[in-house]
Amino acid sequence: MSLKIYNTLTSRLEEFVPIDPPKVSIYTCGVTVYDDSHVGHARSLIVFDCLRRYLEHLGYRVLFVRNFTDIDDKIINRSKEENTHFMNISNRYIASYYQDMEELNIKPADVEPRVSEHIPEIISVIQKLIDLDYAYEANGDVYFKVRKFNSYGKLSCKDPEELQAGARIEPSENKKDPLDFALWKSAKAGEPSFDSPWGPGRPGWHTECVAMIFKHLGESIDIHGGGLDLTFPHHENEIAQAEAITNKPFARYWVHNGLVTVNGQKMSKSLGNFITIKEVLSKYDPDVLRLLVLFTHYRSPLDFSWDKMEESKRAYRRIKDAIEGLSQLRALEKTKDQEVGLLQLLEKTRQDFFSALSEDFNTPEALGAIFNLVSAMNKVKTESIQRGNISENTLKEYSECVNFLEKTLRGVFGLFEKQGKERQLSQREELGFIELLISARESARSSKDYKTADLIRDGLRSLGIALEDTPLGTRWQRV
RNA sequence: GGCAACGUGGCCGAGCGGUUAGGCGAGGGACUGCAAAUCCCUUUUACGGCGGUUCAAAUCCGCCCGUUGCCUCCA
Repeated sequence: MSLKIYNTLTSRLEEFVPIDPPKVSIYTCGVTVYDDSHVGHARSLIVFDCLRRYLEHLGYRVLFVRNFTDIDDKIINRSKEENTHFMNISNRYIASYYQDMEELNIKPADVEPRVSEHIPEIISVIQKLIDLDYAYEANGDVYFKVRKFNSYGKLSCKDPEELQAGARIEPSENKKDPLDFALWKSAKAGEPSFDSPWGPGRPGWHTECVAMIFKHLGESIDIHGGGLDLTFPHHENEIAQAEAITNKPFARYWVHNGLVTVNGQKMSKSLGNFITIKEVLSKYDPDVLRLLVLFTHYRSPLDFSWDKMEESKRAYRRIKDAIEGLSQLRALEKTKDQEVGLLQLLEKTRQDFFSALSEDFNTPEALGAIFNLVSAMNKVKTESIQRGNISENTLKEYSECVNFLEKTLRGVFGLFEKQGKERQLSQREELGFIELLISARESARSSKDYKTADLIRDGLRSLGIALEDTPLGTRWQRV
């Protein structure tokens, strides 16, 4: 199946055709590691994780690179505050980031380069730009000549003339032109620095990605992604540097995810309205956040709220219930009746699901198809349980639906992957106690001692274990 | 100020020329000892405003109003 994807560079939907199929190279801008990551980062990570999984599902061989910015002003400030080496700060938050990634079930990138480990490559890019007269050195700084690159602004639809007019750039004495941006920043006294032909300093923000892409993926890549807020100036500046050197398109498809907002305003450190991934995961299953992200088209803004997490949690349970219904149905008496036609709907669901994804990775529409199937499955489930039996054919069809859900949602959306692990992690004793309490309650119920029964149910509920009495016995699950 | 998006039913959120999106919530019913979960029914002209194009517009065009993002570090 073909994929159409919105390309920021052309401002339109385009057929996805990689440079060298079946290989697909993807680079996304990672985080600056000076603090814990927040929900905005999580969205970007989840979106590109799913896009990558989808491309792999389509049969592409994806090479995925995501960087760490482990040296910059904010990291330096933080290290000053704590009076420690900047690497201690970046290492700490890289560890924190990996912990979040693991919990969120984000597939690791194939290469996860760090700026501090790519200084020679970065210097080489800068040197090339100087040699080509696209950059100049001034008092230990190096700047890129924006006006010399004549397609500057093509990604973000900006006109250099208008940029200058509205720019709020502080007067920077070393720049020949206020539009120019720093490729290398000379170190101030006491700042960590790296040696360079222009003296001690550190890379500007934009060169790292160019140097890393050149090194790990080549001069032209298929997809370059990141948050919408990176379009300008970051990605625009990457294009300027890379294409000034190679004279080739830097990336074929520029893919940007919409931002996460809180009460309509962008979630950001500076506004202080951010919610860390850790905070969310302390309250919710990581899958619930994943589902919330997928419930909004990746290019639209996503307004985060705890109410939405609750909604997402309920929706998530609905799918889970349909999947887990299989084991309940298996326990029923089998008959030889005719089938119910779930297979037809399954086929339609499969088609709708993938055709939604092929149209600009429309995950909300794809989920719509999933929920249509889920409803039909629950209907079959309810009727069968109430009737007390199920035909072998129906069971087989239901089982195929579960198969599809598990395989697709796991493979493409990365959902339901942690279930097994979670079970392993649970203590045996804990499970034993729960089962024991359930049988004690069963015994109370059969002697109509509902007071005791409810005491046990309410007690477990307050410990996060919900009980459900079904005609097939009592089920429990964590809430 | 410049540039770019966006405004859909109680809320969220797809659709982007004609045919049920979907989720959450609310009300009623079935099931239950009571619940929970699930199912059934209801939530009867949803598409910011005003014009225009068309046999037909939420969907295309124009203007207006409102919200947001970028122009400074930011996923």
